[in-house]
Amino acid sequence: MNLTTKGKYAVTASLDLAIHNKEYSFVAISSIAERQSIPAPYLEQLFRYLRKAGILDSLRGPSGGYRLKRPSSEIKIGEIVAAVEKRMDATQCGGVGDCNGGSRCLAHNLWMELNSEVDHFLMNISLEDVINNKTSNKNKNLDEFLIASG
Amino acid sequence: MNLTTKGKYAVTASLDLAIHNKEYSFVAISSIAERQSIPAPYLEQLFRYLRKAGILDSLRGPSGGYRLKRPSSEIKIGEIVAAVEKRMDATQCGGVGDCNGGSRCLAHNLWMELNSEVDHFLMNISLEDVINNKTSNKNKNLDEFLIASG
DNA sequence: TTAATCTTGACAATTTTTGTCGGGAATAGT
DNA sequence: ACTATTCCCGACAAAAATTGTCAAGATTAA
Repeated sequence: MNLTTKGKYAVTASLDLAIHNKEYSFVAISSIAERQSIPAPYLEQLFRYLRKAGILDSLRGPSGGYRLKRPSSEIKIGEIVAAVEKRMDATQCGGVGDCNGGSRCLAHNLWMELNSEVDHFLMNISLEDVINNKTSNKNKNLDEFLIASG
Repeated sequence: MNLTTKGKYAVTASLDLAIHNKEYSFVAISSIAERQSIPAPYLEQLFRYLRKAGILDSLRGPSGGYRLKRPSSEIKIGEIVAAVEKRMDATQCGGVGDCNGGSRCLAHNLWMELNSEVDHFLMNISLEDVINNKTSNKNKNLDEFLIASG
């Protein structure tokens, strides 16, 4: 499992776009990079992935830039991370189950469950949620449940 | 956040030890390495960390080897991972909050929550649980809760 | 005494991450 | 049409982390 600055930069920059999304205008990479302390050429590279993944829209030329392709409530953090990180998968085998000489390693099910936990977390929270500082529904439910059950 | 083969090897090898723990005897690295398809000298290196962390016991000489220092029910997966991985922390700033030029980046709270999710998962499941293919209580409760609530 | 095994520190190969750079293509404004 | 701005693309490079390997030493059981 991997969550590097790549994924974090991508999410932070997307949040920046979400904040400036009300006017529905394009925002230049250079201004995002400056606000969020991200190396501009690197961010440029990351935005390519996000565009290919259907998360961002772009326009070239003066007053061009990037913007979200969908409402910020409909873009999940998990999409963004998946678009730039090679594998958030915790298993060695990619879930196939050949992690120990053709068969499953002793920890196979454990990592599959961890995958599931992280996936649910990231796929149930949108850019809008993060901006409004809301946890995902799943996690809110869990918190309430844990409180209720002592 | 990082979960590499280092952590996975450490957990798998510990599970192997847990399985052979009934006799409470020492198990040689070479036999663990062979069974679990782990390079022996590398595993040796990882076991140093686990010994320093108070998770394993060792004995040199013939019929020597390693064994768990505590019952497998009292060793959490999270301990093992923490002993060998540099940072399972998802934040850039180590939780301090200086991730964007002295103040918090837009995603700071998000990564703090993800940390919390993963930590809870890994610290609520023991070697014994994994061997018995049991999810942690927290997750079992969550599953039941989600099923009950539709 | 001997063979087995851990112990330690250093080193090396590989892979991944984190960028950088130069030139090209499109676009808006003039 | 010209120009400045900005995205677009591919390749390259530096740095860091991961994944090992090795040799020499210390301890222990038989």
